Amino acid sequence: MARTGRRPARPADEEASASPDTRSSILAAARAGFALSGYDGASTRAIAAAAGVDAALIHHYFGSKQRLFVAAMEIPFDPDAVRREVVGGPRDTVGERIVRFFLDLWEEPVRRQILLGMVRSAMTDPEAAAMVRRLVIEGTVLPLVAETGVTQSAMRATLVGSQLMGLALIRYVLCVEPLAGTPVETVVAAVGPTIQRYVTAPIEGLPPGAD
Amino acid sequence: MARTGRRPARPADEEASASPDTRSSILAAARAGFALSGYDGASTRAIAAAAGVDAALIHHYFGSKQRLFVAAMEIPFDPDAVRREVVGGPRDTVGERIVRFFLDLWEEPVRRQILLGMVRSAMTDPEAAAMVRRLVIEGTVLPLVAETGVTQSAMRATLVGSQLMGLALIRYVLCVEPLAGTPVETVVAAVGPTIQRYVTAPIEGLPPGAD
DNA sequence: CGCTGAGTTCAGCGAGCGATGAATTACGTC
DNA sequence: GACGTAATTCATCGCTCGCTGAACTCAGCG
Repeated sequence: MARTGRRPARPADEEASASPDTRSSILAAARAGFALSGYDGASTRAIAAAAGVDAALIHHYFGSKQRLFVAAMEIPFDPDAVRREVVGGPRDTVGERIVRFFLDLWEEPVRRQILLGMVRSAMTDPEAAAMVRRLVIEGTVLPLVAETGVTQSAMRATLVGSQLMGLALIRYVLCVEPLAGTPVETVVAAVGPTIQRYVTAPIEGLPPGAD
Repeated sequence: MARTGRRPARPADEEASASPDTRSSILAAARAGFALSGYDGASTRAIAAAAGVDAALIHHYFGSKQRLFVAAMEIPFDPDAVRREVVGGPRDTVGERIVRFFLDLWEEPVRRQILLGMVRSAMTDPEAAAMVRRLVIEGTVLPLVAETGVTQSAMRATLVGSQLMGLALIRYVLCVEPLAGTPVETVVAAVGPTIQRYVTAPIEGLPPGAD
């Protein structure tokens, strides 16, 4: 029977290939769990069960639930690549490019799980909230806005962040129709001008020189 | 000593006034708890402790944590009043009026707790998510947009909802500066035109007749 | 073969959770 | 002043949580 102890390896007639190793199936189950229920809501026992594995293995491989979380949330994109892709191109359509890049990020299934996990956890866990703030606002949107050379870049960056986060919330977290089912390019056309305005247009009500 | 049993009433030399009754202090503590940690994160024991009261009293007054939640989240505004206040006035500044009304809602401390509790819970609890969706989108923004008589009102309503929810997220949940510390009227001036565009301007990329 | 170390399971600890039921005390009413 | 009822506390139940330590089994190496 061998209900306990190390599991026999695959027949070894082929290279390491199809069957995923335990560690990565835990990671996949963790991503799914955190995406669905957030950090607190996802239990290590449920994650282990979804991975078809004993709960103690999570601590064997990752040490703690905390460290499993950061491993599962491994940085989902390269902020520098964003800048390279978005900053190039005509300045008067930078809004559309930002929205398109942001939505493409969320459309990829694994990355969507990661981002959902971050967002869902950020609502109640201050540490996850700081993670989102640093990655999205300070790490990506702010440098992007600053690079276009306008004044008041901090204020512009938070305005851009508010529209993008709201979009993700309605479309991917709450899944409100019809926005949730609309093709990316349609949303880009609708929201692009908003971002464009936040990035390049003068902001009323603020002293124009402030930054 | 009398550590158990009913507590003696106030000396009764004055009208019912200063000291709040048990039921409402539980409600206040519940609002604070749910606002800070969401439905799952706030425990009935912690709420009772914050109210200076035994945990069993919660079940005595409200029956269950569920029912305490709905009691604490009692509808925080009247959607009809919104329409009356926002629809009146020039059509080309309806965007500003919507943003102003939305922010004023959040600026009032008790209501902010209620809304925070809803939003924080909606991230992981589908029932709370439906609550937010019905109250904000279908109950308020959609009728408002429909009342202005434009086409594609459902799509417009979700776009408006995305910007408003994103604003609340950045400003009140994640508290990202400088947006979190900016006066209401400044934000109204910055975001108003966005809402205005979503409500009244033609939306590119969609067949103009669709609804 | 025999050893060692990594992979895996199991049983259980201590804490916290929502909820319950009995016991205790005070209020309101006749 | 006795009684019924509402308010309050306490002790506890059954459950789930993150985590630990011991035991067991296989792979790799000599």
